[in-house]
Amino acid sequence: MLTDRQSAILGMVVDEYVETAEPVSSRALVDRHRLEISSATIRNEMARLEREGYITHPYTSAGRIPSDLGYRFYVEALMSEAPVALDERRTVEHQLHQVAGGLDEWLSLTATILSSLVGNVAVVTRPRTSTARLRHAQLVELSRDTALLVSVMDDGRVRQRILQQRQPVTQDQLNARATRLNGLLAGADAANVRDRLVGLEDPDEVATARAVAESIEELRIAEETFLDGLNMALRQPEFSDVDRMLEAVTQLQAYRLRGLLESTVDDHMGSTRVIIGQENPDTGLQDWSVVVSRYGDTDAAGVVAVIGPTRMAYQRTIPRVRYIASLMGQILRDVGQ
Amino acid sequence: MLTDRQSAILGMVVDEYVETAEPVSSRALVDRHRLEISSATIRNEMARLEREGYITHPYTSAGRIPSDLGYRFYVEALMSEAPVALDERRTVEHQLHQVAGGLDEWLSLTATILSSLVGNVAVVTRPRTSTARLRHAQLVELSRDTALLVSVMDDGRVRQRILQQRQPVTQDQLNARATRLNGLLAGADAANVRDRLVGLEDPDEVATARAVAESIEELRIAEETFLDGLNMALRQPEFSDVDRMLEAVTQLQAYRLRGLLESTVDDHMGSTRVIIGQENPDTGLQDWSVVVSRYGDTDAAGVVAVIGPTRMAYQRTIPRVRYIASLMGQILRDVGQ
DNA sequence: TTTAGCACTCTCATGGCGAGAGTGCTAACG
DNA sequence: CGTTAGCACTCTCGCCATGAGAGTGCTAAA
Repeated sequence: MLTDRQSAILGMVVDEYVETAEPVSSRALVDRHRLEISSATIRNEMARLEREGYITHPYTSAGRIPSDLGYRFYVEALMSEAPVALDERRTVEHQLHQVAGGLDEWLSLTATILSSLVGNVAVVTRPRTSTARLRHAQLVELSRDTALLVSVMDDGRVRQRILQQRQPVTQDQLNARATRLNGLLAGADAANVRDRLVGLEDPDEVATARAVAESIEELRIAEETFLDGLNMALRQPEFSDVDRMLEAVTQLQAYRLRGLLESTVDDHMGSTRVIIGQENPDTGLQDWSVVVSRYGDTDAAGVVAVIGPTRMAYQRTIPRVRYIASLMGQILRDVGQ
Repeated sequence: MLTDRQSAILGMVVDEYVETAEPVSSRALVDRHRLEISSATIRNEMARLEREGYITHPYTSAGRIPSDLGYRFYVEALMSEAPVALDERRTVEHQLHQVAGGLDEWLSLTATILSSLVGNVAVVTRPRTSTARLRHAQLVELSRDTALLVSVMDDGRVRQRILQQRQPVTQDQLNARATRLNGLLAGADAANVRDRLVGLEDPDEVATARAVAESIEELRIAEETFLDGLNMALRQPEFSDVDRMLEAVTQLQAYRLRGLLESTVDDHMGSTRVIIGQENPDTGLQDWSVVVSRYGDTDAAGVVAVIGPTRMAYQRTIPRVRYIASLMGQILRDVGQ
């Protein structure tokens, strides 16, 4: 258990290190905060904090830097969140509301805004229902023997697919087939769509129905992410060395928020989860922290996250991720279902 | 005009520099190629090549490196293309044919494959018709007073959009409206779609028609690109310095192949265009080369490109870009229209 | 025209060095 | 017993000098 003074010192170390990216010395703390106690006392406390695992130092006589545990304690118990200022909100909301394009543009813009808000990589996933159901399938003639299948889910996602036809078909025939299939498959989700396919005869019709089924399945799995701010994150001094930067680019390019949505499924809306360094099951992301929040509602939910080095301004990042998430939910509610 | 021997030397300098990324010395050329002439002679020739602007050296006594002009001459007159080996082809075609998903997955996979084939950033745009025409619009009820508009172009591209309704509508009413609009707008392109909107009365119907028009326009402008291989390109020794790497990431992240499709519109299919360094109108991309090729046919065309430092293995890159482009065209023809 | 020889230039890796920053420990102090 | 001054010790980092090495350009001779 930490004494009040130890907590206070830990807090100061984190704040200082987050700001300067330099190991924090006992002397620096006394000077910056005009402390009544001497640097020697600070050193004693620091030694204790280090024994408990909250801080380390990179070599014998450098200042201290927080460990993952130190950050965790900071986030849990010490930090006071930095509120999102009114003019910050206004700018963001202005930008977000005036987007003219479709859902994808909107999500991509959100990632850009969030990333510039916190100076790190931001990731946003498409909202999706826990089980997407087919709302409507449509067939469009492309040429004499090819058709385009468009499957629309009830959360508004769309999947297109080109189908080869054995028999030449007209648009009228395709319409009729689409009507039949809609009667059969409307409301189907990935779990039960296969069961509904029985009784079909015409091979082209079977193939089409199967393509619809696959579309539903693919959309269930697909977790499309929008990522921005790579260059922001790379400006951090932790990447002042080429190898680390290259490593970071490779890591983040490949990053797909695998399973993050699932892992947060029990979180209630509005809560924000912080995953610090080693806590991340994904090896290779263990020097990184992730701040993640769900957005949307039970019908359609997605995830918005910020990824950055463990030395992250949690104070600013956490409330901003939460704010963006709630804003997205709100806009989605206003506009959608 | 260059003598034969000067050309030969220039060729060797380019080959050597592309391979090693080190300035090429007169001595190295003699050794590596067991030349009959002495290094002093090479030096004389090199001095002449430099005076003509084909090569430079970074400081007084370093070896030579090709200038943009040198690369240009090399690409134009000296290079022999390195054919795409049979097993290379087989691997690529195997991977490309077995993709299960939709168009987007296929394009994204193509970018990945090409990038690993040439070890640089690869970019692929969606195929699009020169003037996209509306094939079909569809309206789906999302809730009592919101509808989803799905506009399908005749090149298979799709645009979705959520519409607020003033009056509550049923799916049946939406179907009827869609039928009316299709009669009115089918075949319309961005140029003439506005003219066809006259005579509509119901404000919701007008709004929908306008949304369709905007969708067409947006698709005309949108040049969605799929990019991969950033980490490949960054492994090149030219980015061994942090600032240059950061610069490169920023540059390439923002890169959108702006207007590249337009600028190649006169190229005949199968030709491959090379833009070297300063030749690129885009400032900030002037240390880069772009190898770009159209794919598809007159109905639906896109662009596939490789971006890398001017020190690029043109010999390998150019035939591989051309190969991928022709392969894409082929697959598109087989499957599509 | 080619080439050997050589002086000259510039880079780059190396090592030594000293300043500076910080710590940990000890001993004294209240 | 907690706190603090003092101090020795450690480690980093920037700086500079230095020398080897790589290459060129020039000159003069073949």
